[in-house]
Amino acid sequence: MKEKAPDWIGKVDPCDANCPSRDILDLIGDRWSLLLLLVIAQGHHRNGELKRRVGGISQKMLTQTLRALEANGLVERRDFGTVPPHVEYRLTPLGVSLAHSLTPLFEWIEREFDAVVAARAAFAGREAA
Amino acid sequence: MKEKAPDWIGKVDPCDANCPSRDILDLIGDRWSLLLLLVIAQGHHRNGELKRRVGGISQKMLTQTLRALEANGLVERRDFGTVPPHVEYRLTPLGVSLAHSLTPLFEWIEREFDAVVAARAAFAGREAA
DNA sequence: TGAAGTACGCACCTTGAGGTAACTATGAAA
DNA sequence: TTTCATAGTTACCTCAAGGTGCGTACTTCA
Repeated sequence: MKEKAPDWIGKVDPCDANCPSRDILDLIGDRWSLLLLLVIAQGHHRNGELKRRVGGISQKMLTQTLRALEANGLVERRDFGTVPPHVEYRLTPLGVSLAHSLTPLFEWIEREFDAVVAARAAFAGREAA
Repeated sequence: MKEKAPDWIGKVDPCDANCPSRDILDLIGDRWSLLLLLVIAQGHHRNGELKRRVGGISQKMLTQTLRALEANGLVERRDFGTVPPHVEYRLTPLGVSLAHSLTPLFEWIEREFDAVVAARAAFAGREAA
């Protein structure tokens, strides 16, 4: 008995440790990647801008994560070659489609945020008892 | 607001380093959490079963991740108290709703998998040149 | 004459995530 | 009688993720 037929099982199996989709999952399943995707989709494009928007990210992780997103074809980097430097990051069509697929997740967080916090408190209470 | 108001920005702001939604994002943005959610939704419920399904996970991470999911109200743990031990993990309604919100993401991975791999190869080629 | 902004690269170092192995108790099977 | 499966817990140890700080080349503002 299965509560709900999982529609998302197919040829690509992230459960297989050797399937390359694991790499994708690792990329997605990264706090900074998620946040950067979010912020870039919101229309912020420059290094400093992104750093200011994403609270707590270091310059190192910013560059590193942007490179990873670029390497996976999700973000396009445009260097204007001027001095002082001017570089812009934009979502590729692939990145846009991913951002759309993430929308339900962010919506879920907004919608169920309180429920999770409540569940967390309840659990903590149970443990303490 | 901003230029291209994305639908998923509201009171809950994961960009704020102090917003508790960061914790949720950290929980979700975890390879094992994602995979476990996936596998449990597929109808696998017991410790050993999960461990066998999710390639590469250690017993430690399995337990640890299941506890985290439980602590956040996404998974319910039922201990039958028998010996030898029999424990079952099931998605709570909250967990089911999250799994649904993740469906587009997994679908995206399946759909765009080849595109990402291609982009990755192209990028590697560009760098090597 | 500085100081600050811009987009990094690089070296150093710490911390913690996560792997491994050993141990728990018990019943069933070989 | 020994081994296995069950579902863990705990201690130990390593490796790499990621933070900090400095350097760079140039321009504009104070």
